[in-house]
Amino acid sequence: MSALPAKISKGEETRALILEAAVQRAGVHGFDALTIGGLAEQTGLSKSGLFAHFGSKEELQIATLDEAVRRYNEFAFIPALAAPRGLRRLCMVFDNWLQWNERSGLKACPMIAANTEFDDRPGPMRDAVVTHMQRMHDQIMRGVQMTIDTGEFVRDADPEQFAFELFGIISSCYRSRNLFEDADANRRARKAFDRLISSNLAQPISSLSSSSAAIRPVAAPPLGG
Amino acid sequence: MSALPAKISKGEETRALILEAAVQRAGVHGFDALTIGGLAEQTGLSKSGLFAHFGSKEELQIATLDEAVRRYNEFAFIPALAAPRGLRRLCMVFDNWLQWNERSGLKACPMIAANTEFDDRPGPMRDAVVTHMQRMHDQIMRGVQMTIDTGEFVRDADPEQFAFELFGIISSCYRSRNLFEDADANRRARKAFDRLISSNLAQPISSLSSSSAAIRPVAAPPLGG
DNA sequence: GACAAGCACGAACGGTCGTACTATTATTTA
DNA sequence: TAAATAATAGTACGACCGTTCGTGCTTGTC
Repeated sequence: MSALPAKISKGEETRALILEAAVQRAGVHGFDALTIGGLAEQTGLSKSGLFAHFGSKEELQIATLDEAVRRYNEFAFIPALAAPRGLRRLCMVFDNWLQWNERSGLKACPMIAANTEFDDRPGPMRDAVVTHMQRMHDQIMRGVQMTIDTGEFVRDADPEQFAFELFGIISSCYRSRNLFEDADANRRARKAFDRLISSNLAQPISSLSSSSAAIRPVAAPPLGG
Repeated sequence: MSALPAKISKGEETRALILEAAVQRAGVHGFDALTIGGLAEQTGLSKSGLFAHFGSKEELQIATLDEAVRRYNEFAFIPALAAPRGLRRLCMVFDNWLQWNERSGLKACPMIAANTEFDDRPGPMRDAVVTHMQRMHDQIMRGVQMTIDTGEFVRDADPEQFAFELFGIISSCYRSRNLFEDADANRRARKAFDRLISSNLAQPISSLSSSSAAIRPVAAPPLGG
């Protein structure tokens, strides 16, 4: 935090404060709920003061999405790079992803929320969503390809199909948690993920078969507990 | 159409006309985009004239959701009841569901759109969404249970887990189609569904194994072509 | 101590939203 | 066909939206 010399100006500081509130709000109520007035009230700023930081509502939305993606990468993706390429890393990304929202107090993954909100509204915001989602999609596909290369997955495993199904699992997890208020949502998501993994394994390793709990904790980050 | 004596009053007629436009609009732009003014312009009515049919925006939204569900049942669920209980019927519901939106010109399943829109906004609309989604969830679960009873699925198949994953597949299908503009979305969804089916089969029937194309057309309705 | 720059504020604008009232027309009923 | 009723239009409202503008405050520099 204070390690760096105070290069951050007052403006950047409040901008970060605004984005903190914005990510929170977007994660819970969607990007349309990012009203200037509402956000101003939440942060204690005036409407015009807050507005000046972005210049338009659209810029605010895009900045918020960028920030959410940055946090996803920081919390879920980058830490997984510590795990060895292949199955371990793949599992770790999934786990971190699932836990990311819980820890950050978000009710839903902002990217996925933005996804359904803007999939049919042409404009800069939609473009940003597509770009980010595409990048995440590619990250997953590359992870699958690595797992094929390590020999853990069968050679004809389909990375795109894998990503397709993985995103579905995440979506369903949020639905169960937020709509059905199912406390077991994460467990179900893991079960589905394990099935997805298993069906692509080169050899049915008994040690991790149905529940990959056997390998996942190994790669999991120290979470204090 | 005109088979029944003209019991439908003028009011019910225009109400149906409004709901036709509303379902369309909600399917494409979401339920928040169901503005009174916009819908009035689209239908050629005045704001107040349209408004009088529902009494509040919330009532309009709920009526639109109800109508969408009615259509889903009419097009996807009820026709599948013609198929014999078990695997055939399960596959047919899935297929009809996938095709429903394409044919009706909807970009997305209104129920699933409503789902992400209202999962964190308490109120009558959220309650309606939960009720409908729960019912759909139960329908799927019952279908799975029947498939267990016929002996086609293994005895310890998990209906709730099945429904969980099925909804994920549908979600991912819409995402691929609308956000990534992937023409292969339906094919990927089918592939995922086949994998879901296969992993629950009591015996790995070779005749339908990887692609259930072998059995699905049998149960499919005559679609003209 | 004067000055410039960056930052936040309050007031106000035009626009759209949902909604409430009243009037007018169209439809059904007797 | 006349009366009764339902359906639609018209108008106006208060609230909130994103946005603009002019102004003051704070901060660092010469």
